[in-house]
Amino acid sequence: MTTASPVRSASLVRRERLKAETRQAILDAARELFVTDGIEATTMRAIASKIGYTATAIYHHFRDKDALIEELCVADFTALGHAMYRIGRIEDPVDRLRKLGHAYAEFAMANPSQYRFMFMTQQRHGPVDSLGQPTHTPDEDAYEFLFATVSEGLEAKRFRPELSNPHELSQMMWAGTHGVVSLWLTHCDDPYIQWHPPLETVRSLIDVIIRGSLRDPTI
Amino acid sequence: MTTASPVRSASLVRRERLKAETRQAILDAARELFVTDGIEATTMRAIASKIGYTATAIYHHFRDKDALIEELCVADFTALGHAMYRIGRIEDPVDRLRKLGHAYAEFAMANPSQYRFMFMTQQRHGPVDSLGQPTHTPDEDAYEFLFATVSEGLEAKRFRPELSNPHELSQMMWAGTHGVVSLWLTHCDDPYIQWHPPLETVRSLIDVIIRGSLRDPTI
DNA sequence: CCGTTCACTTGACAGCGTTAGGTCACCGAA
DNA sequence: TTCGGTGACCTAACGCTGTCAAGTGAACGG
Repeated sequence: MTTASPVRSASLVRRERLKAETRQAILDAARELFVTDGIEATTMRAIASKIGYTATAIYHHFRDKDALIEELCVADFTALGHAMYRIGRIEDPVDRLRKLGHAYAEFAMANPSQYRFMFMTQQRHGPVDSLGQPTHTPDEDAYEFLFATVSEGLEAKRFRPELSNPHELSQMMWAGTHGVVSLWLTHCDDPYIQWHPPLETVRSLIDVIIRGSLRDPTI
Repeated sequence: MTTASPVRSASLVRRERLKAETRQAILDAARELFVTDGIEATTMRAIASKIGYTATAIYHHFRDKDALIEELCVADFTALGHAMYRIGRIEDPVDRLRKLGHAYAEFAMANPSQYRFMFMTQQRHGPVDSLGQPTHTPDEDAYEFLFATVSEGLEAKRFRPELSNPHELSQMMWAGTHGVVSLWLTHCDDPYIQWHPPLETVRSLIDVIIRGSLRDPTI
């Protein structure tokens, strides 16, 4: 058993830096291929060869393909969280709700491939922290954000009395926005349907949902 | 070149019947496995062995796995179409719209696996008819149904003046319902979120959307 | 009775994610 | 300077997938 040296030698630091660089190169290559070809169609061999490695090399940096995907997702969840956070400043909870929806939809349209994986595919193994404990993840933070805003509106008695359940109301808001973008993302190539621009539809739908939920819909 | 006999012999008829039975057995086995294990996780070998055949036998009845899936989907689209048709009787277009949403959501919750494939995954090759022509399919019929009902409401000036685009309005309605069920179908196992019963959420959301869209929301 | 048809099987292929074991450059210490 | 150890990476392979080419054998019509 070797004793861990408190001062890490310069060469060891360099080695770690190199390893981190390779790891990042894998992430970059994977992200690019996921976006262009889709996650399912992207193979470990393709990711590796894109940066001059063999597929097996990836397994020195990530447990498996899912872990690689998840790492990219966590980064995107964080980005979504930041977008939400920027909105947190708006005073009026109903106004904030509206902007929350717009930001969410814009994020989805700007990162379609990641959005697909984050919200349109089942998470096989719930995210866990370093100890293997199921943990509150950034995506829950985004939901928590929505939930808090809805609750604030409820406390201020802004919504109709029959809409008293904050979870139901949150899920209605989420579903509306998610419905528009997810429907468009999966069916935008269908020739049968004449698609209205999704971001416009989201705006209209959010306005309609809010108007239909408010106790005093004077807008 | 053999001339097609106008009268088909009894034995030939029997042969065709047997082939049709095998074909149906494949469809039944596939449907059951798709529902229990999911479409991706179901292998051709598993489907075949369930009915005592080899995987390659399936290829005498279906071009490939996608064709097999699509056949099942067409049946479900037809079922959805029938559910929609039953509603076509309701006089008031707004009331019909509401019931349309309920029926759609109930269909999704009753056939989650099929719903996933029909509306939550990209159709690689648009459906074609027997001549290989891209064709109006039952799913478009369902959308057409929604679109017609929305248009009827528009003509009767039931909706707010700024909501004048029938496609946008249709897609808002569809998105709301789809959003609730698809979100639930992909995330119902997530421990983070306290789910409100989806069919209840759909009812509330449809009420809210309709109220928020109507010119005269006296309900 | 004999040739044809055809539903089905055998055996294989390429490609997938993943693993066991080997190689070899680099490191710290003797 | 040499030596043992570490670890990043590779080679070869496994079992799995969807799919295909070729073969088998029962049932058929003439």
